[in-house]
Amino acid sequence: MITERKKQVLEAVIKDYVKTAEPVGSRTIARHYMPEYSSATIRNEMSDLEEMGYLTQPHVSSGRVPNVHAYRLYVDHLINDGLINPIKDTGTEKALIARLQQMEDVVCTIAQSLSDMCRYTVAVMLPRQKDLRINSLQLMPISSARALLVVLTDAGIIRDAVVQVSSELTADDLYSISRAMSERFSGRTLSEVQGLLQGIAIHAKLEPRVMQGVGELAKQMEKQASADQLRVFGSQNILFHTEFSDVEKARSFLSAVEEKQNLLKLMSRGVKQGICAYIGHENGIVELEDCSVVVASYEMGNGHRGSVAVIGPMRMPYQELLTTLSSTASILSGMLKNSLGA
Amino acid sequence: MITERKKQVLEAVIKDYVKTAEPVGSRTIARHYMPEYSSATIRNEMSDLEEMGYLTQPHVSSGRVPNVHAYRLYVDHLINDGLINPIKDTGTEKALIARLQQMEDVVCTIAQSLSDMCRYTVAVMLPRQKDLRINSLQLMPISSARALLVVLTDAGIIRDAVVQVSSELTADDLYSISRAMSERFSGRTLSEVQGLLQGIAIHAKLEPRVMQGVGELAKQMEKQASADQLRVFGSQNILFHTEFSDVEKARSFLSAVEEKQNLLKLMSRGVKQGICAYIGHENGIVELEDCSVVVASYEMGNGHRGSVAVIGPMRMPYQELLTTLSSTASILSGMLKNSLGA
DNA sequence: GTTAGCACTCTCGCCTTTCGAGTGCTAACC
DNA sequence: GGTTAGCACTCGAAAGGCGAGAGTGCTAAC
Repeated sequence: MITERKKQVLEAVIKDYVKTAEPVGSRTIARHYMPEYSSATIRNEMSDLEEMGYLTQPHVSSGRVPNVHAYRLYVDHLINDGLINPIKDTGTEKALIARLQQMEDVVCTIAQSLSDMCRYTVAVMLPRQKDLRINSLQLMPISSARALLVVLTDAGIIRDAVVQVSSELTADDLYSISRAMSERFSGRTLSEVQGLLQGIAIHAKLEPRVMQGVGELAKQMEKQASADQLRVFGSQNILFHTEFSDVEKARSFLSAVEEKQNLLKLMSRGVKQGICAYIGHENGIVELEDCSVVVASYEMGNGHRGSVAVIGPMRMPYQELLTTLSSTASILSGMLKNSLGA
Repeated sequence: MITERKKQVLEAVIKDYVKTAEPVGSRTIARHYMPEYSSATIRNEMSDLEEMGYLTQPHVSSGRVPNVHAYRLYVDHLINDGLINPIKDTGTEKALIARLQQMEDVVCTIAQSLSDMCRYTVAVMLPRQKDLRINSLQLMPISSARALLVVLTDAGIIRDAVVQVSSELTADDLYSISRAMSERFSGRTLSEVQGLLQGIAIHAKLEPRVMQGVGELAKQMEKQASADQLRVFGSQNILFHTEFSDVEKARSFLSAVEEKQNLLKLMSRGVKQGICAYIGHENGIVELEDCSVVVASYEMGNGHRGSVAVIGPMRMPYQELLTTLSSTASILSGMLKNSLGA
């Protein structure tokens, strides 16, 4: 069994190691964290903790370093014992909202400032695009034979693409086509569009090339659904942390983060829970086996969900991080609910 | 005076140093580049070149390393003596054009692939937004009291923003407002919009809040003009080069590149010439004094110009780089002229 | 003008030594 | 029985010493 005092020692080791990135000795703990005991006592406890698999010694006569299991225990303790109290929104919302009107802008801006703030890499997953419902469509003329097709979806996401149209169509024609299409597609999800197009073919009055354009855009959006769904910010921040002072490691981290598929998979898993942490190899990404990923999910007004993740070395200040991240997620949810959508 | 043979030696030193990143000795030159002479001869030449300020010795008994002046001479020689022949467009254009319809997409995609290809950091400067001319405007309803304002400019750049509108306006109202506005603003530059809005105030029939929205958007675009005008790709590539194996240096590079103002200034200077190189301290950015920036300019159909830059250590293969970059710029110009704008 | 030869310099890698932080163990203490 | 002081021991990091090798400058000969 792990006694209360062992837990204290373990927590002290974690805190000190997070701060210094150096193996922690028994004397340091006794002096700075638990002056009521002598170093010898701590030494015995640490020896036990090592045997129990929570601490490791880089070499026989050095201090100890916390383990995946140690972090796991610590983080579980933080999450389960209610030690994470998201700070109430402090009014940042109002300052930002004036200038950010599209959902992606909001999310990306928040992510960027989060990464600046905590000096880690931040990834955000946007809601899955093919589940989005179309609100309306509009065509606007660009040149004689081309038009811009703008699709407005419920989650406040706007997408556009240039489509070829017959050169005989006037702006007014395009407008009435837009109205007709809006009516027909409104409320449908993007994945339904393809099917609808088939059924619609008979209504050939609706410019076929435009139809094709809509189909293209829908396809493209679906395709993007995986690629574009993840945005990464502050990946350079990794260079601030000593575990990456070897350029080779930094490079491997960066390439792992750039290859978004893996991260995406991980973050989709986390989207249902409120907040969770994948420590070390738990994240399942080989290149990131020495890193941790902390994921929190946010919600938009109409049931769509996304998630925000902080990625950094295993040695992270989990307490602050969990607090900050869960605050961020709840602020984000708030902003998206209030300002966009229905 | 610098003799022809001295130039040959200098060029050999540069080429070898670019390849190996190690100081180059006289024997290497004699063996690999100029077997018609002995190492002693080369030694004498190198000694002269050092005295003339083209080479430096890291320490007394090591090979020599080329200087800012050496690179300068070399690059001038490449540029002036017509050694840069942009490769004719090889058909990449067609493959890309189908999927890239907006000017920014085109430029950014090219920049990204350029940075992947040459493993350096690439920056692109987009045309100055406030000089862009408005082509047309369109409002589309989002919710009861909000509309999306889309502005189409000549250079194929599309911008949008959400604006507040009176809740009484129907979609048809918005459409006719759009037409009226398009008529009025078409052909004007963004910086003229502010002034026009004043004069227009009397025509109060045009929803005042929309007008305000237009003004806001114009303002915002001007504001973005500097921030958003520069895009950076592949900044992580810097980690591939030995001169940045010290993390501290890599970090300083990355922060210098992220702070876009300086780069923007530098690239604006280069926009008038076809292609030019700023070697070492010539680029005027303190953090990049050990780096070179090679800038080429591209052109869009209607007189707007932007530029592309490759940023890397001073030790770069200038010949290939200049060729690649100038090809890229000309391909880019071609694509933009053919596919967009007038 | 070019080259061969030689003495000289300086870095780099390798080894050894020293220093110190930290441990484990034992014996004494409360 | 838990806690503590003391001591011998281990091992890595930093410092110093040494030899090898690459490269130079200079001189004298071709």
